[in-house]
Amino acid sequence: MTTSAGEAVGRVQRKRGRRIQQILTTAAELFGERGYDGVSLEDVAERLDVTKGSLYYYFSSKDELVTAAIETLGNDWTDRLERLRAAQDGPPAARLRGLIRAHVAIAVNEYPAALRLFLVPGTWPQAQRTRITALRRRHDQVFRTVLTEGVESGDFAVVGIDVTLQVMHAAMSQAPLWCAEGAPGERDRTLDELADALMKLVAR
Amino acid sequence: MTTSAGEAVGRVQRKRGRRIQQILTTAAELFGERGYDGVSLEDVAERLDVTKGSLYYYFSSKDELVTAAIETLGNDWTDRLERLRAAQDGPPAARLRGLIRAHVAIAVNEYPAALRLFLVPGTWPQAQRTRITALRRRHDQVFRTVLTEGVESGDFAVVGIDVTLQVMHAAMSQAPLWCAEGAPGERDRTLDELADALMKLVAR
Amino acid sequence: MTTSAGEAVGRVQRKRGRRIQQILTTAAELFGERGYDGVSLEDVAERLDVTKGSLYYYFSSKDELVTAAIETLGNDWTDRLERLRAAQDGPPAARLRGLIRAHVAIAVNEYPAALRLFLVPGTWPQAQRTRITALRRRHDQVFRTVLTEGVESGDFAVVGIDVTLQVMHAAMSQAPLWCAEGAPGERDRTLDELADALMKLVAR
Amino acid sequence: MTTSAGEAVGRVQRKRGRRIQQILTTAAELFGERGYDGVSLEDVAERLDVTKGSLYYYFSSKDELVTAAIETLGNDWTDRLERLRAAQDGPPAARLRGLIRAHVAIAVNEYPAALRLFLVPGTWPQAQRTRITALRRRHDQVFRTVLTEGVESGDFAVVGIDVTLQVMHAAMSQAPLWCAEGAPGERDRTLDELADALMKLVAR
DNA sequence: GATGAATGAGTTTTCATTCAT
DNA sequence: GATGAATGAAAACTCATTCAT
Repeated sequence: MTTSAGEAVGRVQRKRGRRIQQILTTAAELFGERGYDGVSLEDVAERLDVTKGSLYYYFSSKDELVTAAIETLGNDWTDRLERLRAAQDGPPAARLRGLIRAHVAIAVNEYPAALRLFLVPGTWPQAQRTRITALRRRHDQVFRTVLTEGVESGDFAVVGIDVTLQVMHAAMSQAPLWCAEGAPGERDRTLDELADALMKLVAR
Repeated sequence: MTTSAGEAVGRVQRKRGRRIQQILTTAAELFGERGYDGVSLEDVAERLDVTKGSLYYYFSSKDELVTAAIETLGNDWTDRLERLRAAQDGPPAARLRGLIRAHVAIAVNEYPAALRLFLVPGTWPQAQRTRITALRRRHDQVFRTVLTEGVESGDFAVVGIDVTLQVMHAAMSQAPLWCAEGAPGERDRTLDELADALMKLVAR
Repeated sequence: MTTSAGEAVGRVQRKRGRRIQQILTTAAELFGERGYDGVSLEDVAERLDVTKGSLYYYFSSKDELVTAAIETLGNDWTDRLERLRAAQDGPPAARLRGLIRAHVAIAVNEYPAALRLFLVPGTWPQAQRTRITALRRRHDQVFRTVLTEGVESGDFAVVGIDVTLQVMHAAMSQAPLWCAEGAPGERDRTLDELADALMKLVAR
Repeated sequence: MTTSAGEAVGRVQRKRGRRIQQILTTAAELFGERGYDGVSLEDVAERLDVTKGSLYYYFSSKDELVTAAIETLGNDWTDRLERLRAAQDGPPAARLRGLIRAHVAIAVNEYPAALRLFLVPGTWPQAQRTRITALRRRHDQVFRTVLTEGVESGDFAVVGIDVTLQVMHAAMSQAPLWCAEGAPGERDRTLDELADALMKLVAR
C-alpha cells in the first residue's frame, strides 16, 4: 500500500462529498422549480439517474434532503455576494448597484427557481423554516452593510433601513418571474432598469 | 302557495350562491395559508364542517375549486381598489400613496395568505396560471392608470413604468411576511413606512 | 320520510360499527397468526376483499388497527369467561377447572393465533403494550377471583397466588402450539389432561 | 518464517471462528429482544460496528444468520443443563428442582430475550422452524430424563409426562417477562417460588 | 343536496441483497 | 476481509375522485 489508510479515508470522504453535492444541486434545481410538494423523490432520483433508494443512503428523509439543498444553494449564493462586496471599492452608490445587479443576474440566469426557496418560507415544513430564516438573515447582511455605510456617509437617504432592504429583497426575488422571457440582450436591459429603479430607494 | 315556481328557483339559486361563496372564502384562506399541495379537500371540507363529497357537488375538481377561489378573492380585492381610485381626487402622489396604503392594509390585515396566490404562480397547475395572470393584469391596471397619469403630468419621474409596477407589486405582496408581527399601532407605522419607501420610486 | 333523522344516523352508525367489527375480526386472525410485522395491510385488505385505502378510512394507521383488533379480541374473550364464572356454582375446584377448560378450548379452537397477541407483548409497538397489559390484567382477574376464594376457603393450597396465575396463564396461552394437531376427540383428551395438570398447582 | 502454512491457516480459521461467535452472540441478543422482523441487518451491523456488507461475508442471508444465532444460543443453553444434570445426584425431586431453578436463572439473568426464540416459533421463517424444533426437543430431553426417572421410581406422580413438560416449558420460558423487575434479592425469591410451584406438578 | 364508503394511483420510506473496489 | 454504494421490491400512508343511497 503506497497510500496510508488516512489518505484512503480522505479520498472516500471527498468522493462522498462530491456525490452529495451532485444530489443537492439537482434537488435544489427541482425543488426551486416546482416547490416541495411538486417534486417527488422519484423525480429527483430520475434526474440523477439513480433509484429512490439511493437517495436514502445519503439523506434520511425528503425533509432532510430539501433542507440540505436549500442550505447549499443559499450559502453558495451569499458567498458569491460576500466575495463581490469584499472586492469592491468606490462610492457606496456604485457598490450597492453592483450588488443588486449581481444578485438579480444570479437569480435570473442561474437560479431562476430559487425564488420559491426564500420568498415563501410558509410552504416549507417547520423544520426548514428556521434554517431558511437564518440563511435569509445572512444574505440580508451583505446588503445591509453597504446600505448602512451609505446612509452614514450621507450618500444615501432612506425611509428606513429595514423597510428598504425588504423592498429590495422582494423585488430581486421576484425578478426571475418577469425577466425570464426575452432575448439575453433585452434581458440585460431589463435587469439594468430594475437596478436603477431600486437605486431610487436610496436617492437623496 | 304564495310563491311562484320562479321565485322558488330564485331562492334556491341564491342559497346555492351563498353556499358557494362560503366555500370559496374558506378555500381561499386555506390555500393562501398553505398552498395548493399543502391543502387537501379533506381540510377544506373539515373547516366547512361538511364532507369531501359535498364539495364535488359544487365543484367538479380540486383545480376548479382553487381557480374559483383565487378568482373570487382577486376580483374582490381589485374591485375595492378600483372603487377607491374612482372616489379619489387630489394630486397623483396623494392618490398613488392612498392606493398603495390601501393595498398593503388589505394584504396584511385581511388576506395575509394571499401572497402565495399571486406571487408564486409557478406553484399552481397550468390551468390556473392563465386566470391568475389575467387577474394580476387587471390588478396592475389600477396602479398603472394612476402611475401613468402622474408621469404624464410630470408629477412622477420613473425609471420605467413596467419595472416600477413590478417592484411595487413585489414589495406589497411580500408585506404580510414581515409586517404581520407587532401591535396594531406598530404595524400601521410599518405600513406607512412601506408606502413612503415605495413613493421614492416615483420621486422626481 | 317515515324514519327520523336520528334513526337514520343510528342505522348508519350501526352499519359502520358492523363493518369495523368485520375488519377487526379479520385483522385479529391475521395478526394472531403471523404477528405484527408478518402481516401487511395489503394482506388484511385482501382477506376482506377491499383495498388498502379503505382500511385507512376506518383506522388512521396500522398501529391503530392492531390496537383495536387486540382490544376487541381480548375483551370478547374475557367477557365470555366472566359470564361463565358468574353462571357457575359448586365447589371452587370444579369452578376453577371449568374456567381453565373453557379458556384453553377457546384458545385452541377459536383463537389459535391469539397466543402472540398476549404472550409476547415485546413484539408490539410501545403504544400497544399498555393496552395489552391492561387487557391481560382484566383477564387475570377472572381466574384470580376464583383462586383466591378457594385459597381462603381452604380448598386450595398454593405456593403463591401470583406465581400460580402466571404458570396457568403461560401454559394456557401456549396450548394452541402443541394441541392443535390430532383429531378433535384426541384434542379434547389433551385439553382435559392440561386442565388436570394445572389443577395440581392448587392441590392440597 | 517459524510458523508453517498450516499453522497460519489454523490461526486464520480460529480468528474467523471468533468473529463468527461475536456476530452470533450479538445477533442472538438483538433478535431475542425484538424478533425477526424487528431487527434489520443494519441494526446488527451497527451494534458490531461493522457494515452490513461485512455480514454477508460470513452469512449468505439474514435467515442463515438468524438460524445460526438461534442454534448457538440453544446449544449453549442445553449444554449447560446437560452438564448440570450429569453432575447431579440425590433424589429425583432435588435434581428436577435444581434443573428448573437453573433453567429459569439462565433465562431471566442471561437470555431474558430468548423467550421469543423458542416460545413462538411461528414467527420464524419456515427454514428456521425445523432447527428450532430440533433444539427444543434436545432441550426437552434433559427434563424428560429426570422426570421419567422420578415417575418410574415412584417419587413423582404426574398427569402425563408430555403435558407436564409442556407446562414446565411454557412457565419457564415466560418467566423473564414477569420476573425481570425487582431487586436481585427479590428476583431470586420469585424464581424460587416459581420452581416450587412447578414442583407441585409432580407431587404425589 | 349531502354523505359515507370505497378506490387506485402515487408518495415516502425500509431493507435484504449485490457488487466493484 | 471489509466497505461504500446502489438496487428493487415491498410496505405504510395520502388523497383526489367516484358513486350508491
